[in-house]
Amino acid sequence: MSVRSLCLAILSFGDATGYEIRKESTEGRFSYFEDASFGSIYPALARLEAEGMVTVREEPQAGKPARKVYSITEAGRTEFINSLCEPQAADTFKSPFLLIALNAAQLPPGVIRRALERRKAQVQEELRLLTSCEEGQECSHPGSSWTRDYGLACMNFTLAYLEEHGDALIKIAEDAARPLPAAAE
Amino acid sequence: MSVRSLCLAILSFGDATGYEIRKESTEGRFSYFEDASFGSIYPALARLEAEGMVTVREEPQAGKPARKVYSITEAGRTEFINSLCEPQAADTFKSPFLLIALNAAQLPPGVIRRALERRKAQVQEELRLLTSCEEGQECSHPGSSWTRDYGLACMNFTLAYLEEHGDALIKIAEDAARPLPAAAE
DNA sequence: CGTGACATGTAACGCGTTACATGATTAA
DNA sequence: TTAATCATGTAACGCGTTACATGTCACG
Repeated sequence: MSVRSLCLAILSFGDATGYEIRKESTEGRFSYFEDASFGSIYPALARLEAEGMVTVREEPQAGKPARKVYSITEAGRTEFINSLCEPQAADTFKSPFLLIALNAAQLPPGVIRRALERRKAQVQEELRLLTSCEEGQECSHPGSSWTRDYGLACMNFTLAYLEEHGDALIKIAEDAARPLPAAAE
Repeated sequence: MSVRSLCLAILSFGDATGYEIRKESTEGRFSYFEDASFGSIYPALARLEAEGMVTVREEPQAGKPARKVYSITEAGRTEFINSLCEPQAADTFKSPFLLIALNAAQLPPGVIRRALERRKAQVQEELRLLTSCEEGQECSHPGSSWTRDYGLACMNFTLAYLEEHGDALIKIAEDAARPLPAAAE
């Protein structure tokens, strides 16, 4: 999915500025789909406006540059919905953590421990994010709840698995670190 | 993770040709880390050779171009292990499927059904891949088993969740498709 | 007889990231 | 006072993809 579609997706849930879109795409609910940086969002927004997919309204602020609040138009909404109807790319999961796990026997136990802790912290953070959006805002939206529950279930499962089987992974590294266990008479 | 590291990672598990590396990175065990195409793999391999991280041995074949089998060197192995020791990027999950789920109420039920079936098929395929590697080859490697079991557990959970809650998602789309249910007296 | 797997490689192109440019306000 | 948050935007650069170029063999 391109940054263009990401902008349309986020704006279909409500008006936003470029700055806010970036936040949602890196930290918020939309981090599941794509994370984009300013350098791609601002040009994409400008292009979408030129094409009539969004409109802008400028809100001047003292000191800061004016907030440019974007709204999706009917044309934009139509394009977005249509794009969802045609076949999507497959889901992907990229895990530097699993690469470390795969090579556990070749790595110092400390590295494994840190990687495990880091991964757990990441999952907990995502969990926190998911539950925090439960209370606030416009989360009464039906698709939102389903998606949130799905994410919650997967994250909880992952966390439990890591908690239960993490030690086994550390043990792999520890066993390999002592290269001559048979020599221990 | 760059294509460079991917090549090193795969070669650290055994010799391979560029063609095989590409297969492993798109279909095989290493699809968790990065998927690369020929256009990036061949140049990366050439560079790695120039830097002494890998060596090549050419195996001429009748008709086909000679297989160029790459082996990792000590220097390459060291670089790879060192790269794993320093902080890695966070794991990412990108899901076009969840974007469809999020917008279930705005989409035709048929689209939701297809997306669900597609996602389930994908998970089943990954499951099949994971179990097939269980039997064959050099999977007695300890990190491999842990990683495989982790993948298996997550995929099984995901599949079960989709099977159990998929209907609820379809219902969201169906309910929204009939826009005036209150009018049904 | 055509499609797909095997097998390597280059060149053009696109997309997105990083770094830069600017600047006020607020919390530690 | 120093870092972080808010706020927009551009330009250079890197990395990877897509398409091209070439050719054999096996299977249906």
